[in-house]
Amino acid sequence: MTNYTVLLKEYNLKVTPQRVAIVEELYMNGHMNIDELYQKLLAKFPSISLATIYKNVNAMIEKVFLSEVKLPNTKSVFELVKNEHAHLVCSLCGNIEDITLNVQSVLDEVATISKFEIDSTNLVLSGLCPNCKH
Amino acid sequence: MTNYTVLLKEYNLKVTPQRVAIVEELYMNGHMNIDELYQKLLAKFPSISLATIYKNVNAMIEKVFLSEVKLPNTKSVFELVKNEHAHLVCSLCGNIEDITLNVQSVLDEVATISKFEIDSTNLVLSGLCPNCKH
DNA sequence: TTGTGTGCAAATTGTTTGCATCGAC
DNA sequence: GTCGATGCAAACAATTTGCACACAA
Repeated sequence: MTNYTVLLKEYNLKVTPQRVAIVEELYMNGHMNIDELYQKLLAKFPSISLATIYKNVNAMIEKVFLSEVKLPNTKSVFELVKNEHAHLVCSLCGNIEDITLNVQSVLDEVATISKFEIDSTNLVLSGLCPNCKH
Repeated sequence: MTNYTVLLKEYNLKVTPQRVAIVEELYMNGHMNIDELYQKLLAKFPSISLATIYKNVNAMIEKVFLSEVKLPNTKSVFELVKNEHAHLVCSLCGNIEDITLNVQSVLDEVATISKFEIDSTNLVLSGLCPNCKH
């Protein structure tokens, strides 16, 4: 039984080859949009349907196993849920990197200025990645 | 000549009543999604087309006069471009508040950990607004 | 007068749904 | 054997385009 199989079971999702492949791809690539996922899975399952991708992605989001990352100027990507982190996006090549940041000072600042009770932080930083700086 | 007219001219956008109304609505309401804008403009221009809303919003984004704010779990909203700020979103009532935060410490942290050169920050904080806390 | 904006309809793109069949458990 | 997943086609939703006419400059 592979790791991916175990993961799916833990989240109460039935284990199908298509689902295993989705998890595998996301695990390998970190972030993928719907089309990228579809293209990758097509290679393994020539008759897979886009609808299957959508249904599974939505099911996994429902179980809080995947999350959607909405990015400026481009399509959303999906990733396996892990500890909270920010995203660095290269505005040139589109490369996305996860980064764990301490945002406590910012949250403290919010608390002093506003009466909102924050429970989730969504931070996307755009710029140039090391490669594209040149 | 109204303020909105001057604003449009400054951004090299021809002044039409529809455009003035879009700017006026966004100025009044702060953030609106496409449907809200459409509904509001329909009241003033009974034969306005959704296509006109889209074309104008896109033209204004092109001129960096409007910006799109992508939110978790809901449709994007649009706002007039102003100084950089974060968004507080109430996950219950959907209310959106602008807040100017000092994120320099976070950017410094990024600089020490990563080689990305950040030029734009996109921060959406979700939680309960003062009203919905009760 | 010239060129751009508007409104309509159609086209395109993105996502969801219904249903018969298949496969996980 | 049962129930949920898959794949297909159709439906639905969101956005864009083409074009004739109207209007801003």
